[in-house]
Amino acid sequence: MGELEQIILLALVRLGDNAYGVPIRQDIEKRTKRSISIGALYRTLERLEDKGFVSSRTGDPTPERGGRAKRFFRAEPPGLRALRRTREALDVMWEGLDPKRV
Amino acid sequence: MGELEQIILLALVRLGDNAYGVPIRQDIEKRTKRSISIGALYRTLERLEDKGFVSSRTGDPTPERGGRAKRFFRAEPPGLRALRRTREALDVMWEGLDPKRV
DNA sequence: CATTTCTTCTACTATGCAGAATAAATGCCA
DNA sequence: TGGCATTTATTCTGCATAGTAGAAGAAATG
Repeated sequence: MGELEQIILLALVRLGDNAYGVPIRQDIEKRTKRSISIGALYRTLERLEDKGFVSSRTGDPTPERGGRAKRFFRAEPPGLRALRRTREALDVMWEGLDPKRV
Repeated sequence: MGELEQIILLALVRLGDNAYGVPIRQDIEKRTKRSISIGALYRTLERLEDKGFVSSRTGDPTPERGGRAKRFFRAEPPGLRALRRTREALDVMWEGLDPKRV
């Protein structure tokens, strides 16, 4: 699983029921201090969905100017499993390394 | 930085002066329990070198059958920095998540 | 010159990235 | 009150970077 895929999946876990485009992007930018384009975000969500790692549903329009219907995303069990596996692979590679050498 | 790039860079740190193709591959397969093809390994090392993240030197042939000269690799400071940055980005995304939800 | 160890090559798929274009809603006002 | 500007949000398109596999090739010894 790619790095951005992991990061986005983790944002979904954190955001829970409020995970749609804008807040996902904000959460990532705020935490990692790196900007992520809109295209990269949706493209990646799309791929995650193709793989069955996330699901999405269209919400109701909200009564505010420009309140177009949102598309909410949710991390699914296979996605969470893949996330843990990837994390573990990196962890065992870091494990026991001399901090002075990294 | 890609996941495999990270994993390979970490293997280089661990192996120190004995980091060439075969042991790099073994170290990764042993620790992560996942197989990695020879092509994927060298291709990635090549890209890491293009980016200045690793350097390589050709060793002397060893006096054993098939002892063709090895190509030794070493992680360079820019590579180590990139490694730490990537790790941090993932760490802040994991930070504070409810373990039950992951 | 057969065998062994190790690296390079080639072709393809998957992931990341950017920003313009599009869609769907509300607010304003002639 | 009909239409258009504005706002929020998503989709589309094209290219760049990273990952994968395994056959082929190179360089050594027995």
